[in-house]
Parts: sequence; structure tokens; C-alpha cells
Amino acid sequence: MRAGVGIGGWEDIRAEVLRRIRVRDWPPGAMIPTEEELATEFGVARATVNRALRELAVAGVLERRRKAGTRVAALPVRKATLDIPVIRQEVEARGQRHSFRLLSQAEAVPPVPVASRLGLGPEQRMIYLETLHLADGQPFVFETRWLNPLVLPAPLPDFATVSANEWLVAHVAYALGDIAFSAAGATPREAAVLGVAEGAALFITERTTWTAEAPITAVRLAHAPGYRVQTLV
Amino acid sequence: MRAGVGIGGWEDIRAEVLRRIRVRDWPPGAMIPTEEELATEFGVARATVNRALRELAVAGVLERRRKAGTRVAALPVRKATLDIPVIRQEVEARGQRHSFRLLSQAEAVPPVPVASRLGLGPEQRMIYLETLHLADGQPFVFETRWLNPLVLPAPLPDFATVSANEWLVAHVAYALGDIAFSAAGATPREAAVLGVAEGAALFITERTTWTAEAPITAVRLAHAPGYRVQTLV
DNA sequence: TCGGTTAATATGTGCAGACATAATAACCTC
DNA sequence: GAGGTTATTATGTCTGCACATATTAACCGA
Repeated sequence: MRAGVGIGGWEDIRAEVLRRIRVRDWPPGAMIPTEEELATEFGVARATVNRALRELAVAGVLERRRKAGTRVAALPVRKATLDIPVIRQEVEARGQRHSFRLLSQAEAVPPVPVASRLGLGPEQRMIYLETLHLADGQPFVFETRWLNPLVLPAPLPDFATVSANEWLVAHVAYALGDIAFSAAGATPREAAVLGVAEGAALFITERTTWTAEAPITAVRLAHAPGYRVQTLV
Repeated sequence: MRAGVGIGGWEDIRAEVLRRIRVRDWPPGAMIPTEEELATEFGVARATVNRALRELAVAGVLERRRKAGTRVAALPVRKATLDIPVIRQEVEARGQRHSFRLLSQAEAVPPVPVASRLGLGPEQRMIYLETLHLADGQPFVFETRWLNPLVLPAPLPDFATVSANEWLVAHVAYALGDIAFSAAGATPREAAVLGVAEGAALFITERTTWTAEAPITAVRLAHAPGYRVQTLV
């Protein structure tokens, strides 16, 4: 950063470009000047302009192509970034105390939808866990998890004491995953565990993770009513 | 990129660092070498290592602090990036035909929750729109929207013909917004419009946007059953 | 030993110059 | 003109160097 001067950094360039887009100096779909031209105008190096424009492109505000140049996105596909924390952190971030209870543990062949989501054969046995997470003693989220025993290092912990999620993070080399959000009516089991009416609208998070070769775990989180996922754009 | 050589770019550095984290050469919580040391090891400039490590920090895999150094995140707060497209694009991306019907348009004082979410006084009148979006003729999402007439440029379009969302993107300088996801039972109105049972679990998206000074719009999207938001991590 | 000042250090960002790459535009041939 | 080749151009990235900044670690005096 230039000594003493409060302007000229890439964040300032980004802010100024964004301002021009928002006041429609550069309306949606319009081409904007080249990096070279902007660098000259702002009196900075091209690399600095590049950094600013790149960030805006990642955010979905600009579209860039070599040789073609840079244009303002016509229909900005806004990219919202969500933090997916560990449940304990999520509860504690709300200023509440986190605890959990292991409700059941078993070894079984998963149902077909879970098996296919994990890319498993029909006979592969897995570990099944049901855990209720509490915030200040109130039901917060009901977790049902399938674990692939083939990729877990021995010895397995006592999942009544150790959160499966946090143990996995600390002991298994993950590689890929996907997350999905949806809504579903509470199943009888979920209704009983969370203390809500059967069929009540629940927010559902489903996560699947793999190592490079094999599936690790599939989790379904049924959140207590009132749960929201929120983010700034 | 170095001529002819397929390695040595920042993406390769990022991949190699990620590999070492995943095979636990560098386990969660561990410090990793300094940029200088990695640059020497890989035979690249420090700026290249910096780019790679910065991306991993943004992704939540690394935690970096000046002078303190870089460590592997102990409890990786995974950052999931969601694309929030325009509804028309969303429908078309599924290979379906998009259409919509304006169900009602009025000018009214919004209910208190909406007014407070927008930071409005209790008497501010707004435009209220109800729109049903269809995918291949089937109900896809029911949109209820409050629009601030004070920030809209004249003339207003015919919202029966022009999607409010796309008109806004093209004509109003937005600045900030927030998005929230939740689940809710279908209200009588939503049930009738979407053709589902009252109380059925619906996935709800709520968006609010502002200019620098004034609120622009608050939207509630009630998605037809089966809707999912999905992303890779 | 405590508390505050100073030095050391890893990351954050800047610059100028160079070459790579992708995609368009210009050109040339038939 | 149509089709294929070549030149041009804007972005993408790398290098090497410099200085800023935030923290920590070392130091030192009361």
C-alpha cells in the first residue's frame, strides 16, 4: 500500500468500479475499459486493477473473457457465500450452550436412496447414528448419519461422548462433499425427537462427503422450527 | 505460466498444499511453512505461493495471520458458495419452459414485519405484487414482493408482462442485500396457488435489497415441494 | 516480576516488466 | 463470397523486488 495515502489499493479500485456499475455509468451488459486503461486512469499498476476486477468477476458482478474484454453482468448470478460451521460452533455463536445425546447406534445396510447417493453396492454395511443436538437444553437439530466403516481409522471413539462430526474432521482425510438444503414435513420419528407436530415444516440440510476414492459419510440434519440460513450479498 | 512446463502455477501449488493437508502431512491445527520456504521448495516466487494460500484461506481450509503464520483450520468452517440466479434462468437450467402470471397488484402499507425488515416508517405505502412462476406450466414458485415506489424510475412497466425481478436488475441501482432460507408450512393462500395441502412443508427464500440509502424491495419466494438448493464444497 | 517499549517477522499489498493463452479480427486464397 | 490461416489484443499469470502492517517475541527499567 502506498505510504500514508488512503486510496489506490485494489479494494478502492473495486469499490469505485462497483460504484460506477451501481450508478449506471456502466449499465448491465456494457463493456468497461481495459485493465490498461483503468490502470492509467487510477494511476496504479495493471496487476492492481486485475486483482479488483477478478474479485468482482468471482462475485458474479463482472464477466471477463480474454481478448473479448470485461462487461457488466446483464443478469447478475449473485453468488452467496454461506458458512457451514460445525453444529457446536453454530449453537455457541448464538450465545447458547451446546450439548448432544446419542439416541441410537447400529450397523446396517443403508436404504437405497442413501446407498445410491454414496455410490455403494446394495450389500455394503455401514454404521448408523442418531444424535440429537441441544441448544440450552432445547432440541436444536436431529442428526441421522451413515458412516462408512471401511475408511474410518481404528479405534472408533464412543460417539455418545465425542461428536461424530468433530471426530471425523480431526481423524479422516476428506476430499469432496456436497450440501443440499430443502424443506420436509417432520416424520413421526423427527416429530417425537424434536417435540413438534408430525408433518411440521422442517428445514433439512443434507451433506455427503468422500475421500478421493470412497464415501465417508452421509448426514441428514432436521432443524427445529424457526431455523434460518442467512447471508449478506 | 512458465513456458512448456505444466507445473508451477498457483493452482498446482494450491493442489499440492491441499493434498498435504488431506493426507495429514499437515494435520488440522498444524502450522505450515512460511510463504518464503514454500516458494523456495516449489521453485516459484513468493507471490505465487501467496495466491495459492490466499485462495485456500478464503475457502476456509487455512487460517492466516500476519507474523503468526499459516495453520490448517482445526474445525474448517466450510464456505459453500450458492448461485442465486434469476428464476427464469433457474427454470431454464432445468430444461423447462418458464412462464409467470401476475396474480395481484396493489398499493398498500406493508405489514409490520416487512416494514421493519426494510427499515420503513409505519405509514410508508408500497407496491405489492403476487406472482406465480411456472415451469412447463406447473407451479414452481409463488413470489410475493413489496416494492418501494420512491426509488423506482418512471415509467413503471406492466408487471403482468415484465418480470419484476428482471426489470429491477435492469433499471435500479442496487447496492446491498441479504438472503435467508427457511422452511414453513404453506399458508392457505400459498396452498391454493401452488396446489398443495395447507400446512405442507415449503422451502422459503427471502431477499431484501437496498440502494445506499433506501430499501428497494422485499421478496418472499415459496417454492413448490421438492425444491432443493444444492452446492459442491 | 510486572508492564511497557522496541525489534523481529510472516503476511498483505504494491510496482514494472514479461510471456502465455484464448478469442476475435483481419487477411488471403480459391 | 466461403473457408481457412495469421495477426492482434485483453486477460491470466509469473517473477523479483519493495514496503506496509499486524503481531509476536525480546528486551529493559522500575
